[in-house]
Amino acid sequence: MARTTGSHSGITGPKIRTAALELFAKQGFAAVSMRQIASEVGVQAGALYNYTPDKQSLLFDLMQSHMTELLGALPDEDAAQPLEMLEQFVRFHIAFHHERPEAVFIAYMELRNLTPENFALIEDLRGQYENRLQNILIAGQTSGAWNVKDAKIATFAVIAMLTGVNTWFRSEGRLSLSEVQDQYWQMVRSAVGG
Amino acid sequence: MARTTGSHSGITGPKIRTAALELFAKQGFAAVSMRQIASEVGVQAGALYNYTPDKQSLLFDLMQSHMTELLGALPDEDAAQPLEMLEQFVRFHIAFHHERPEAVFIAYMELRNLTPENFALIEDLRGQYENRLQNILIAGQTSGAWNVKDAKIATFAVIAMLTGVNTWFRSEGRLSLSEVQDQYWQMVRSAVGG
DNA sequence: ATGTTATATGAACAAACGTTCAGAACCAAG
DNA sequence: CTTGGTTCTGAACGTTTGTTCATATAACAT
Repeated sequence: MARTTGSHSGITGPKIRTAALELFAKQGFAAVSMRQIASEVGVQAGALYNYTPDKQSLLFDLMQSHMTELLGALPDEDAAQPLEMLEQFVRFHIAFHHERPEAVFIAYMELRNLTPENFALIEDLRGQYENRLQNILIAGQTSGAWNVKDAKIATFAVIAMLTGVNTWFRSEGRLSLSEVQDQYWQMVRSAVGG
Repeated sequence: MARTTGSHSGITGPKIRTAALELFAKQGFAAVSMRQIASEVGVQAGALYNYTPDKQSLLFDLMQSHMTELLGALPDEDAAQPLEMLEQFVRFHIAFHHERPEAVFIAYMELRNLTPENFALIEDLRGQYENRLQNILIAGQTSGAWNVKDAKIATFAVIAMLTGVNTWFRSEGRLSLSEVQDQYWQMVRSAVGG
């Protein structure tokens, strides 16, 4: 049943974010209209503007939330030996990204639809995340746990490799998530020469 | 000087493809208008329809050309030992993708803007490319040149890792292309246990 | 019950969209 | 100089876009 005019709800805000997340991921930011999002929520387009100042902010909020959650969920940095920290990072990255395919997709694909200011903010958050891995790689290099020529390159290589899991892995497939984690961990470990 | 009405040219077609490639890569297919492409070429929007039946075909043609060139440029399969073939693939992938950043970007990001039929065609070409790497990995596994648990996973991992180079590498930076190729080859070789 | 506040509608806006087409402008061939 | 075939312009089409706003409704506090 369509929502009647004037009804309170308190759940419209989250519903808008969910609908926007799914639609942006499936069709792309530019290809999704405000009316499409509204229709998914069961509301008229004008009502969206009680929750977001404009379409751009809706995109930015989704991306910022994702990056903030990602950084917040990251395991503690100096809890263990480099090799354990690297393994932790690999398993965490795969699992966390697997749980939110839409947000991950948007965070990678819709950067060009952000205003320059918003783009800079998101890029900063992404840089913080990459730095966490880079610091681990440097720590292991210093301690002799492994041997990488260039920590910066290794960081990019590992993150690209891990994020790629989302393009093919489905939990209904022939492999379980932990099998995938095992194999990627083995490849990463070998790649850094550990 | 703006092109005057009625002038022949024979170069408008290629110019349209170039303009579309650059604009699609920079702003995304859905965010680029036919008028924008036309203006880049120096022509009115209607003139584009002498060269493409519609916007969708323009995108598809660009993607198909890219994938076909990619497959055509791939080094011969059974020319050498597995280890040499793998190294050849790694260096080729990095170099080829580095030369066409826009086409690569579009081929990865605009799949969802293809019609189902066009999507299937492009996915088939991509599958052929991935198979070439997978066959190499299987060959090396069989010959004992290296040791990978799952050739399919390793294929995805290697391609994701290599394609990631395009997101950060710039030839004006501190590293040369061949240094990057060297380091990625070392990581790939280690990752497969070779 | 009454008044206030939050939340929705639904119509409206100008601008931009992809695409079509009649006619103008130009080139090459005879 | 004429004819025929391309290539382009410029206007038009029906739709859709993001966003605004007066108005209506429902819930909550008193």
